[in-house]
Amino acid sequence: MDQLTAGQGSRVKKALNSYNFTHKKTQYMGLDLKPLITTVPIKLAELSGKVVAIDAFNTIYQFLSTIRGPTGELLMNGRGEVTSHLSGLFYRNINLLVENIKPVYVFDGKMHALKAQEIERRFKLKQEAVVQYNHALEEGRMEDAVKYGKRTSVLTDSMVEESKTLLTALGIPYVQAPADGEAAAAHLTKTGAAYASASQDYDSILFGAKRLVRNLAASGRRKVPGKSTYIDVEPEMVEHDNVLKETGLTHEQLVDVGILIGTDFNPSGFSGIGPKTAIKLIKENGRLENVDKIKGQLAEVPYQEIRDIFLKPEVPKADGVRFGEVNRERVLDFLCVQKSFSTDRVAGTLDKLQKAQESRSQSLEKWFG
DNA sequence: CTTGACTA
DNA sequence: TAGTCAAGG
Repeated sequence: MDQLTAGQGSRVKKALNSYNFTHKKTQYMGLDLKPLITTVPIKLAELSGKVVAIDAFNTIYQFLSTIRGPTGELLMNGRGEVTSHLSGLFYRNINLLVENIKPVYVFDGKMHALKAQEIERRFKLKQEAVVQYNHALEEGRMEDAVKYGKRTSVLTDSMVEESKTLLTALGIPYVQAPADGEAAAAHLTKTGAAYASASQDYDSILFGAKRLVRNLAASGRRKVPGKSTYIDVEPEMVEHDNVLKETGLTHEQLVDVGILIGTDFNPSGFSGIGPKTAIKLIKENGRLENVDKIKGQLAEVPYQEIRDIFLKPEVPKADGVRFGEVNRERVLDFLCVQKSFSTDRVAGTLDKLQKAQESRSQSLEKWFG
């Protein structure tokens, strides 16, 4: 698994090549478009000057599951307040700003009723993980503790508020989505307010995002937990136009393919149908209603409603986003005074950004000054 | 995840 | 300079 990352070989890769060896449809793990689409590795620098709409929940959740101590516990200050999300957001955003990338965070709004089942499933998985985590801790199996700890992450309201506070202090705008955050992020790319949407999930593509950036981060190599091997995890881009071109599908058909594979709104998908069969069936039959072999199952799925979720999503009304300056005092007060971050580290990191921004404005003055 | 100190 | 690894809070 995961040998399909770039670093050696061709710049453009087809995940499809390694699909047969790596992929099994065991349980729902998010919309699985990966085997059907081409991703292009990109450098962070290629996004310089661009606005990127970032799925906030997706990103914060990622931080909560990866930024942990040696026994799998979250990072916390002396008062027991979780700081993993703030650490991740702070350093990640500084790196983006150093690259002159303009992040806009998009926060999820109200959840669609059809998603409740999937959320419930994830909640149960977390409860199981908590049990396994405690078990592993008691028995001193630290590698297991770390593994299960990652799966216990819960994003709380206060984490959301704190994240917004930090973003504001950094001069980074955020958008409150009326419904699905992915839908709102996709919308921003359609209106031109954003160049791309950034998320680990492929949903943005079904929501019609022009571009999806995955693995939006600075680091290149990442250690495989437990083993002494490394994999390349570099940012990669999926272009909506390319997806349609290469699959030969319309956007509406792509949504149908997604529904066959399984989305958050029908997580079990259709039995016996994986990405490859799904695309074949839609190409041959045009649309869900015409696929004879799924007639029975289709009657049980609110497919028209799911289509509408993707094709006619509820999106934010005003899509103007305003970028601000870094408010050094506020960042230092919030992170260091309130959350007990090291003042030296935070100040040093802010200095690094300031240097980068100053040198950029100086190089501009050479041309225009 | 990201940094920063340390080693080869 | 690149690679490794512990620590961050």
